[in-house]
Amino acid sequence: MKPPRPNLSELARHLGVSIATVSNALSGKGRLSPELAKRIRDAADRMGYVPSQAGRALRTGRSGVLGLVLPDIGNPLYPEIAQEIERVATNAGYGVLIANSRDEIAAQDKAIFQLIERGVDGIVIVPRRGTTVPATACPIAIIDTPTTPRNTVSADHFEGGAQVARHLRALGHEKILLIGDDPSSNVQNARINGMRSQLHEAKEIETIWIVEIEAKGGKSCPLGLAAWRARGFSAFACVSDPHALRALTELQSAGIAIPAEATVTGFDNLQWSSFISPPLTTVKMNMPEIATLALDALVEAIQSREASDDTPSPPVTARKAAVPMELVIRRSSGPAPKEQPAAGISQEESKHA
Amino acid sequence: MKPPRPNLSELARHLGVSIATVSNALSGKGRLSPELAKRIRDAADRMGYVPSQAGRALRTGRSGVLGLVLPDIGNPLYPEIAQEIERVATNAGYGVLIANSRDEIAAQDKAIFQLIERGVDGIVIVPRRGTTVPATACPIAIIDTPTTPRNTVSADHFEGGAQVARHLRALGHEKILLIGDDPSSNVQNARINGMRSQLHEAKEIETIWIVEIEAKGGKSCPLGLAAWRARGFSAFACVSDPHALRALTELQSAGIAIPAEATVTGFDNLQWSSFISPPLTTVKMNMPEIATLALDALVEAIQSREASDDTPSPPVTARKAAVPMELVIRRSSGPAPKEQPAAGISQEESKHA
DNA sequence: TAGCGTTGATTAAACGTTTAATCACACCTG
DNA sequence: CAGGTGTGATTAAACGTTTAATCAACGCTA
Repeated sequence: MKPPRPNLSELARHLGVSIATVSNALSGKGRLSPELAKRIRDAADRMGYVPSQAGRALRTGRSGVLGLVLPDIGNPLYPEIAQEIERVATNAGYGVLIANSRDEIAAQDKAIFQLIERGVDGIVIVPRRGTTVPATACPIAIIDTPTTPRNTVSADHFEGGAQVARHLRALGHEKILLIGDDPSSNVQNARINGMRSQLHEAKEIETIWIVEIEAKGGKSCPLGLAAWRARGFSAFACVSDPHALRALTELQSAGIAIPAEATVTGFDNLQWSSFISPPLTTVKMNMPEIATLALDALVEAIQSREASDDTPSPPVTARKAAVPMELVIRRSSGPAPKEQPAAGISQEESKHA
Repeated sequence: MKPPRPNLSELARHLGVSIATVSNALSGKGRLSPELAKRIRDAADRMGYVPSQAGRALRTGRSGVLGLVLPDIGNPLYPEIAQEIERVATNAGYGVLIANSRDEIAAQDKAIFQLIERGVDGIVIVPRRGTTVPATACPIAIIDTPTTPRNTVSADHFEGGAQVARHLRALGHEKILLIGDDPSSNVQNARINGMRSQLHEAKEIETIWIVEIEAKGGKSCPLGLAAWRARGFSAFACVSDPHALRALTELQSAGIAIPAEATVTGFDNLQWSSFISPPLTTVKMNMPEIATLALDALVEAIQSREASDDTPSPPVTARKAAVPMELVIRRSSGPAPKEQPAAGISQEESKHA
C-alpha cells in the first residue's frame, strides 16, 4: 500500500531490468526484444504507472503545454475559440493553460510572460484590440484578422461581411445601418469594411458605434434604432450576435416586427442565436479549421525548434491565413418592406404578423 | 548572445557563489547576508533569470498548476466561472489547465485523468449533470449545488429561486410557468425547487422542460408560450438567461408586450442580459466569492497534503458551502396584468406600448 | 579461430531545482 | 585558552525521465 504512483525505477526493480529498458519499452525507442517490451508494458499498466511530466519536461525541455491568451474569457465570443483550441490541442497531445488579458493593455503582456514562466511550449493569442504582441522566446500563433500585420490565421471577416451585404442587397434593402461596438477592433472593422465593399450602389449606408453612443447615453442605453427605422433604414447589420440581439429586441419592443418591417443580422452564430424569435441570420466562423491551422503551425514550429536556438522569432505562419466564413440565413432577415414609411412614423402603427 | 535563458548555475558561476546560495537568495529561505542576497537578486533580474518550473516541479513534487473541468466550454454559463477561477488561481500563484468534458459521460473521467497525468496539484470540477466524480489521488473541489452529496461550494440556487418567486408574488402573479431545460440537471432542479417553495399559495404553477419539448418539436422549435399566456399565465420564470431570452423573444414576436402583458425572468446575469430590450430581470451568482472559497479550500488541502500520503480522499470542504445569489431586478418583470385574458385569445389582440 | 556485425540489454550522465547536512570561521563565555 | 554558539556560505544528494555510449554474448564469415 506504499506506492500509489510507481515510477520508472520502481517498475525496473520489480521486473528485474534496468530503468533504461523500461523507458525504451514504453516509448518504443531503443532496441529490445518484442516479448520483453510487451511484458514491461503489461506490468506498467497493471501497476498503474503514469509518467511524471515534470521529469520528462526537465529532461526534454518541453512541457507539452500550450498557452491560450484571450482578451476576455467572459465575452461570449471566446469560449468557442477556447473550446476548439482545447480540442485540437488535446488531440495533438498538448494541454492548454488559459490566461486572461482582461481586456487591459498591460495584462496581456503579463499574461504572456506568466505563461512562458510556466514553461509552455507555444502560445496562441487572440489579441486585445489594437495591441501588439511582444516578441517572445517561444513560438506564437496569432488569431486576429487576415490583414493584421503579424496574423497567423483567422476567419475571413471581410469576406464574411461581404456575404452579409450581398444577402441584404439580394433582399432589396437600400438603406442599411451598420452597427459596430468599438472602432478600435480589427475584427469589427474588417467585418464592416467587408459589408461596405458590397454596398456602393446602395442608397444610404451609415455606421454607428455602440461605445460612442454609450459614452453619451450611459451603459446599456437605447441605441435609438426606431428613429433610424423611421428614416427608412430597413436593415440593421451588426458586427456580432450580442449586438444583433440588442438591436433585435430594441426594435421588437418598439413594436417593429422582425423581419417584416426590419431585418437584423449578426456575426458569430452564438449558441442562442438559433432559438430566439425570430432565429438570427448570422455568419459563422469555421473555428475547427482555424484552430487546426493555428495549432498545426504552432506544433510544427515547436518541433523544428528542436535543437535550434531560442531567440525570439516572429509569429508562426499557417498554411492558409484566411478561413472562409459561412452565412447562416435564418428568419431575422427578410425582403425589404415595399413602402418606405414616412419620416416620423409612430411606433404604434404599421403592424403585421 | 548565447544564453537567453540563464539558469541557477549560470548565475552562480557569474557571481562566483554556489548554486545553493543563489537559490536561497531568490527564495529567501536559507541564511545569508542581506547585501549578498540583494546583489544576487539584482543580477538575477538583470540577466533575465526565470526559474524552470520543470526543475522545481520535479524537486518539490508540485507543479503549481490546477485543473479546471467544465462540462461544455461553449455554454455561455461557464466562461464566467472559468474567468473567476483563473483570476483567483493566478493571484494564488497557480496556473489553470482547462479540460472540456464535452458533456459526455466518459469524457469527464478521461479529462480528469489527463489532468492528473499532466501533474496538476488539484482540480476544480463543475460536474456534468448527474455524473459522479471519481476518487482521485489529488485534491478536488466540486462546484455544483449545495445539496449535491460531495459538493464543495456553490451558489445557493434554491434560495435564488426563492428570491425570484417572492419577487413574482410581490408583483401579483398568480399563474406562473417555470421553464427548465433538462430535468437531470442538479442546478436547474435546485432553482426550480427554490421557486416552487415560495409559490404554494399561487393559483397555478407548471413546469416545462425544453429538452422534452424539443424531443418532439425538434431543435430550436417554438415553446408554445403564447398559448400559456392565453391560458392566463403571466409570468415565465426560466432557469437560465438563454432560456429567458428564448421565452422573451418568442413572446415579443407573438405580439405580447414585456413586461406589460407578461413577465420573464432568467438566471445567471449573462453579459447581454442588461442591454436587451427590455433588460432582463435575473439572478446573479457571486462567482468571485465562490471561486475564492473553492480555491482557498483546494489550496489548503494541497498544502496540508505536503508530506502526507496521497491516497484518494473525498472532495475538499469549503468554509461556506452555499453562497447567496443576488436578484437583479430589471424591466422584463412587472406587475401582473389586471384583467385575466380570456382563454383562446389571439396573438394579434391586446397590444399596448 | 580470430575478427566482425548485430542484437538486446545496461551504465551513466544530464536536465534545473530545492534542501538537509556540512563546514570554516569568528565571536563569546567560563 | 578550550569549548560552545552563531553566522554565512558550500557540498551533495535527490526528484524521474531520456538517451548517448557502452557492453556482453552470439552467430557469421574469412
